[in-house]
Amino acid sequence: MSKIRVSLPDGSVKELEQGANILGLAASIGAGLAKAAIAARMDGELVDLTALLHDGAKVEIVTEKSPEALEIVRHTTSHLMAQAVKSLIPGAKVTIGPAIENGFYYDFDVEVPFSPEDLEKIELKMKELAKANSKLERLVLTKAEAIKLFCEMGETYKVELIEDLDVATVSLYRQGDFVDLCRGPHLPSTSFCKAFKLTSIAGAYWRGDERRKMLQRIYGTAFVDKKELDAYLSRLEEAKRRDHRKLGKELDLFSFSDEVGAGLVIWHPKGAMLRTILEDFERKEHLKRDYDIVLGPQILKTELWQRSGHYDNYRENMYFTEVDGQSYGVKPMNCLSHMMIYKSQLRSYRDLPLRYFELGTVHRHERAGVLHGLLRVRGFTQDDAHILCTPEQLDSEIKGVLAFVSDVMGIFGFEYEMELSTRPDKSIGSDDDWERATKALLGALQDSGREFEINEGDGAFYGPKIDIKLRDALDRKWQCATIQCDFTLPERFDLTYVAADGEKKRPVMVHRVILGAIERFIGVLIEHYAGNFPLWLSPVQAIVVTVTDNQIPHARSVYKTLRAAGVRVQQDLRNEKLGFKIREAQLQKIPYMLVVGDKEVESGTVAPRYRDGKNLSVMTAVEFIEFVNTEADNYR
RNA sequence: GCCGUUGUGGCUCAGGGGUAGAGCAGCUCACUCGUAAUGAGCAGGUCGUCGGUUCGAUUCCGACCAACGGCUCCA
Repeated sequence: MSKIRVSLPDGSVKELEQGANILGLAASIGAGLAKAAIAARMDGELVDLTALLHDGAKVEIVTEKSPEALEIVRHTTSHLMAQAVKSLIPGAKVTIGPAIENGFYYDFDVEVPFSPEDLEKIELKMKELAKANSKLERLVLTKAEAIKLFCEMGETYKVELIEDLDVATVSLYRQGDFVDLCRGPHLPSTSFCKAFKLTSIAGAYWRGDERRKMLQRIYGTAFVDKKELDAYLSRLEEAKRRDHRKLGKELDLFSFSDEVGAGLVIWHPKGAMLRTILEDFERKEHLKRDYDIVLGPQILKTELWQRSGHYDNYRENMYFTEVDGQSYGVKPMNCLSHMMIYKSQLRSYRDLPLRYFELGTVHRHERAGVLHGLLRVRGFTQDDAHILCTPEQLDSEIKGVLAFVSDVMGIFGFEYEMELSTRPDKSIGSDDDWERATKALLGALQDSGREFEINEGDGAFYGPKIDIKLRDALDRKWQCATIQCDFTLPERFDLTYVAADGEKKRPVMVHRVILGAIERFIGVLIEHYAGNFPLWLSPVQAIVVTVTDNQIPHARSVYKTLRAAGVRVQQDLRNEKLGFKIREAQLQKIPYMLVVGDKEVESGTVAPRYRDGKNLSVMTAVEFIEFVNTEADNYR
């Protein structure tokens, strides 16, 4: 019998009998590896342990410690869940069940939606089935055979999936009496699923299309062992403690009210302070970078929205009002006023680029059901700017914006993800325009040296864009900064500039935000810091606390001195024990508590205590002011 | 908009067909106290809204509103 030779990651070559599989290879290396192996990467592709080896194959054994393990574990666990659901509810139809970022899900078509109690039953069943230790067996059928099989089983969704596949054969996996269409690979048997938990139930449209049937989705998570699962679950708990909606209430930053309306934020003093600090920061940073601050009205005539195309494309998201027989639209975007400013005079190429910046408050009627704390609201303020420049200036303008984003995110210590969205099927503008703009965005991204994703065909109909996303405490992505090229508006509003040759030319427009919506940004910011804002952002930077009533005069004078110097300070002069006041200040996450007792009165000082419990050395009010200013100047 | 869950004093939550309870917060009094909760007393709710069933609804049913977890859509 002939031998085959396969190479391993360390460069060594193993000789095996013809017909050997991965498991055999692992066993030939060592019994320990054979036991730990769950799959393999052969010639770059992930495969099952039962996959046959061929001569010259490059093989890497995947164990529970491998980075690929999690996805395989989760995928197999989703099959295990489907098996459990089918055994409990035979009439359920299975659809798709992939591994996702923090776990997996599986969508089912069931007559009666799942209840939370069902979840417990399903999880119990899964444990039972895992214990049964069924082998996951890979079968390869022709398309026709597979369609016939799933038709017989009544799995119509699977039939639809297979029909859409452009292949000759498909693979199926069988575990016990459960068979599912799947590319694989999978764990060798169900007992490898030893750490999982079903987390939630949700509705989800078949194939993500809201015109199609709503299925029932079960989300779950799985890890290679119990320890990691527990660690993940406790991270989840911790994340809930950072939830901006919870902290917003606890720290008295903002609220919502049924009486006011859904998705409309009411900023309380401390939240409004935080917002004001951010807005001041933004004005300063924009002026530094040669932007001009502009301001437009909240409502503009409906005719203008018709001209811009918003009326046709965005009407259902807009609020309208009528006065004296004239219809007005409440602005959902800030661009129109900026257009009007550009058009207010004849522009020369010498004037460009023009950068109009507005902290523009907009209103959008978001569909009920999508609202989410500060992260998705109906009225919000964008740090919006429109850059009007010559086509030649586009490159450097976009680079400038990306550098701006990087600077600002650096100050807040945010990691972010960037995505480039290119021309969709339905679009306007010339090929030339699209190519130039896409190139400019791409070039700037490459130039930034950061990683980015490309979403082909995901751009706006009016131009390509770069989206920058931040994550909330629960790891959900939220778009904040965005840079969008726009070919429509300069056209529709007939914007021109006089070029060097005296000809009138069309400027290019870039629509961009840095923080995005202040509301959303603050929501993410609260979760990022878990409410422990750095000194420069803290709505309350310090609180003067007395030990007894004896220190009230000194405390008042310290408070006045700090206030006069612009420090955001409060005073707690109540007749309460120091420990009680410290606790309250700490729960409010105030950075510095300035303790004033008899000793401090005598020496004319305060004893600053940081919210982590550490004390600074005793200092005078003036020294503390200097300290605060230095910290704040360095964005600490 | 769609699917599911939830909606009880300022907050967190218990209860349940016969018109409601706890802790915290609030108020009053006492204590004058050194780095995460001093003690006692008092007050506070037409149980999200509107209908229906019932002798009787906060509890059961329906609609609506809102929140929460998702889907779709988006800053």
